Amino acid sequence: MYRCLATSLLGRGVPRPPFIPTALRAGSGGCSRWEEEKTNDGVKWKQLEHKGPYFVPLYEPLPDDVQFYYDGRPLRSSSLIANPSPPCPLHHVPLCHTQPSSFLPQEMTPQEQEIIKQLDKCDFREIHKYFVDKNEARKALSKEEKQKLKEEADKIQEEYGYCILDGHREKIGNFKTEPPGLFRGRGDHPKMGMLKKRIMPEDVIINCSKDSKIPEPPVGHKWKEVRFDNTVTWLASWTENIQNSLKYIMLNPSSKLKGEKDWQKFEVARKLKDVVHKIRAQYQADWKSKEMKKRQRAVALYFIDKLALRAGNEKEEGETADTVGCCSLRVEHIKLHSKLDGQEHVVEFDFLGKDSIRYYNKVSVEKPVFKNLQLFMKNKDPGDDLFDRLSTAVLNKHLQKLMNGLTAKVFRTYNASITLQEQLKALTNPEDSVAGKLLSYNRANRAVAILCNHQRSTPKTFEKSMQNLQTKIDAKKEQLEKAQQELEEAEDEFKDKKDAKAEANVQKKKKLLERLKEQLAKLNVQATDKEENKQIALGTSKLNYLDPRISIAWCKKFGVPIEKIFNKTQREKFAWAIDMTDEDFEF
DNA sequence: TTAGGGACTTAGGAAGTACACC
DNA sequence: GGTGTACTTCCTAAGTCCCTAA
Repeated sequence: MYRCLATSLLGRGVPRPPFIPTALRAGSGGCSRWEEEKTNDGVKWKQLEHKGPYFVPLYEPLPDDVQFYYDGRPLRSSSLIANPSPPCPLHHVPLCHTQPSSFLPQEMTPQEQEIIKQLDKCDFREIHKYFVDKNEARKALSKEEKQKLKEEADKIQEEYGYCILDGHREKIGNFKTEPPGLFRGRGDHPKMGMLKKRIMPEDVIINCSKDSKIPEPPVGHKWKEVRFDNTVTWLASWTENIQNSLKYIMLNPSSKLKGEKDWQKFEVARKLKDVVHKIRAQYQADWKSKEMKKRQRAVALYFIDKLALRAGNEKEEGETADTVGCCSLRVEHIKLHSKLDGQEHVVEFDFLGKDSIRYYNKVSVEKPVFKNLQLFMKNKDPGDDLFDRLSTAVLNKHLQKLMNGLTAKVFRTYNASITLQEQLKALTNPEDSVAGKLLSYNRANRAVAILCNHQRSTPKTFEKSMQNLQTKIDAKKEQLEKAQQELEEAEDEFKDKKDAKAEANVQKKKKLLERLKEQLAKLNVQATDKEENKQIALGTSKLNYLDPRISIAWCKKFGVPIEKIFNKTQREKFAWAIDMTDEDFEF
């Protein structure tokens, strides 16, 4: 039996993407047809071959004169020095497949645990200095030495960084195992400082094709398991010891497999465009439902839609930092103001979201939403769940009924992309220079980043570089004034002499003045862009939420080179969109 | 219905590199 | 060529969401 895979994925009438791997195609002509693959998401592959993960070296012997002190006394602790004695002879050979178990970091012995009890009595300064110096020495290497290191890294990339998937050579995203070290985590993480252990071949599961060359484990070691599962996309996996969760080696975003999934994601979001008005009408009606559960669902969905909040799954307490999303909001995370700053029914949000990034926002909401929130908060403690009758599973089950493939996450993708499209329409002036158009693009991008709360810390050098830019602007203004004066003088001279030489001089001065004006405008644009962008990260939305076809169509329509908005990596990731998009594309 | 596991996407910071300017 | 800055890549944590079993 044959069928069109893309059609089955997205329903009838949806165009097939241009990047379905040719190996999946069977038959010829017309709508490509290929053998039926029983899979939920269409990612089943036929042949997968790779080299296995590259094991990352990190621990190394410290010189004997680098000392650790406890309570003021030198202590040669094997665990803290992490130094197998005598120094591991294999330190200087490539470690990809040669790591001996003696290279494992040692942990404190029971005797050491008896001595070392308080962190504030530990003095790591010598060890710290040793690594700082080493880092400096690495930076100070000659050009040739650096080139040699790069060549070595390229060689490893070439050997381990690719796999063969369905006959295509594809780049792997993360082909290295994660090195051991101290776990930091983000925000106030309860597991901060725990030892993240070295990954050994015995921890690693290899996934490849039965008939492919199975990767060789390092000498003297064996893999935990070799399996042949063609319904998943990972090439290798292991379980990490901090959260006891799985880690994967997967393909690079430029691969066909990831590109196809990306395309599917945006097609689902585009489908939402057709039904979103209906969904909004329904959740507005549900604000007045007799069932508390429905009301909570309707208000939560309103927040997800209007404010682009994340779904907010439940998390295991004590395992991760205390962060929340929409469904896991607690009473303490919102304040209600009947009136605030001239607005009615204002909800003040203040909570830590993903990566412990603060979400702070004051939003005027519809009266029924406000009343419902009052109701949900009644007789509850600050630490109680705001939506106590709701979970992400309940919400997503409901959304699935409204539209096939719809989940809370889709609203973020949809609202981000539609915002970009609308903002580009509103802000772009066809008469602008490319620099001016790019400012409009960045502003549209910024509107999305603000909506999605994509923040970054202000760059350390921000104030200084802003000052430098201002100095440049001032200098340019001075030049401009001078040029203006010179032009006036040239014009006076021309009035007197009326000769060709004087006329040519006027033209020359005019040109100079124009050029300086342009340069000043460019600098001003740069300064505005910089200031507005200080604490906002544009990359995340560009990479994950904005349908690249919107940006590509905009570039084509307004004559802006695609390279100005997508760098090389982004162009590789969005190759599928660059191929298929013309200037008329509408999200 | 819920908990836990599994597979995948999304996220910001650090490190590395390129480039402009002097 | 040196230096400061911006851009790019790497890294891996932290989410989402689906599935299965009890």
